[in-house]
Amino acid sequence: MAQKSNILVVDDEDTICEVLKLNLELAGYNVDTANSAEAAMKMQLSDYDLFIIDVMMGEMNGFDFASKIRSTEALKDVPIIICTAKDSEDDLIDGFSRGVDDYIKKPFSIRELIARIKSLLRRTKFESNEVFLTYQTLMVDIEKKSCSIDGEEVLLTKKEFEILKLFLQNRGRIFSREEILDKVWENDVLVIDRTIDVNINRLRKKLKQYGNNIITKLGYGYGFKD
Amino acid sequence: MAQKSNILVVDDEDTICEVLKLNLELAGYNVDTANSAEAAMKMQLSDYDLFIIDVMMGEMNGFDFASKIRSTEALKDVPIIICTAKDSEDDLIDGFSRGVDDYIKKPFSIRELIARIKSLLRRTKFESNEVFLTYQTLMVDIEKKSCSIDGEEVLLTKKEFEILKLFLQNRGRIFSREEILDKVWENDVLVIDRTIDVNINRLRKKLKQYGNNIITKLGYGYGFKD
DNA sequence: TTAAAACGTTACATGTTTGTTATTTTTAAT
DNA sequence: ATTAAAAATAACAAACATGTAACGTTTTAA
Repeated sequence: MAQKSNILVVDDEDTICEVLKLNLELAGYNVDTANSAEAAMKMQLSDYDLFIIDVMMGEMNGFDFASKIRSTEALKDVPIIICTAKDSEDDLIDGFSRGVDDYIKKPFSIRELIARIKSLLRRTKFESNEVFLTYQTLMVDIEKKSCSIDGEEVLLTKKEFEILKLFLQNRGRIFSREEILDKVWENDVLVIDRTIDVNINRLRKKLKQYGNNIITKLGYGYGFKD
Repeated sequence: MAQKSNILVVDDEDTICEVLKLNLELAGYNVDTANSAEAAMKMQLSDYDLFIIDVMMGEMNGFDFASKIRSTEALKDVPIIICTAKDSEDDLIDGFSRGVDDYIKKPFSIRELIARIKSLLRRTKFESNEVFLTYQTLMVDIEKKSCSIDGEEVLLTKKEFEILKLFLQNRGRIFSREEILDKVWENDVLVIDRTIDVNINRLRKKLKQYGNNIITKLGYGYGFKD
């Protein structure tokens, strides 16, 4: 049963709240609003799948509120988008270092906001807490960082392991090279596309009989055959 | 979650059922229970968002019941948590290979169980119906970037796939060549109108029986017949 | 400090996709 | 039915994406 995602908008301007509520509901989300961090704190925050928070508000600013969310065990993985009129780089870095997932400047386009929301909600989907990923006799132990085929260990490098993990956690799904970079490489590392191809091929060789379960979708990227 | 998720607990021990029902309802879920797989089969299974199933029960064991759920089209994406006293690795592998999503050993902590439930519900919740576009036996899987007819894969090139996606997402609507260019081709690429005709025709051929669902509106463009 | 492993990059071969042109067929209006 | 415009199709050429081997650089471990 596919349910709508719930979003909480925290902004002291009623207009912004209303505009966001209207538009995001049109985009298929359930939206609640709060006029201050203090008001939001009184709500059942675990009801929400994503927070959109204004930086400048009354007593508690948006970053402080974001920190509060991040330090709550049950909420620590819920994506947060900070929106602000400020655009100094300091703010941005500060926001990210406190665990904010995205950052959008006022005035912003609703389209862009929705795109970012989609992306963040999708990203949380990738995180799975399964310790063992298996496909036939191929086994991956996330905790041990080890992989085996027919019970025999297959030594994978970190990159190879992370790619395989990503693929097995989302079997069948095709990842673009950009997506693979996002998930497997460190955020800011800049490597060229060929790098992924080469790593994919190294992985394929090591996976022996399962090598060609890694499929190439021309023009799109790579994935693991269901 | 604004809307409560429905959970079905299937366990032959009444005590376990009651404890789980009590605790999970406290955690904000609607919980029903059944004392056997057979009893559960008589219930309206599509009402549930998640199943918690004991391995050892009367005639039909938990894994068999899980398999039944997985092989039902309407239920195949509903998360299943198997709980058991057994902990041999064989059981575990067996469970995963049959599509069980998570596995928890008795005695288990309610906190841990709730954490796993949350994670599983979050994961499936965003698998929005947009991922699959269908028309009769024609299926398009946006994530897999794949298309099938009568269950058999039809290999489409990127352009063909994107055109089909556009059409199925807007069934009945006629797109001018310019619109198709805007949506399917990169922003600034300059190609002539005939190019679209050619790609439309390549797509038509590959879509076999559905080929002439792609209609030509003379003087306007193309679309997908409702 | 050295050696090995991991990782990134380059260059080229190969196969696929895509665009264009030219020609035939279909359509709609007279 | 005739005709002109629009679209379908086939064939070819150009562009593009990918696989792979070889080499260079960085990191890790001894």
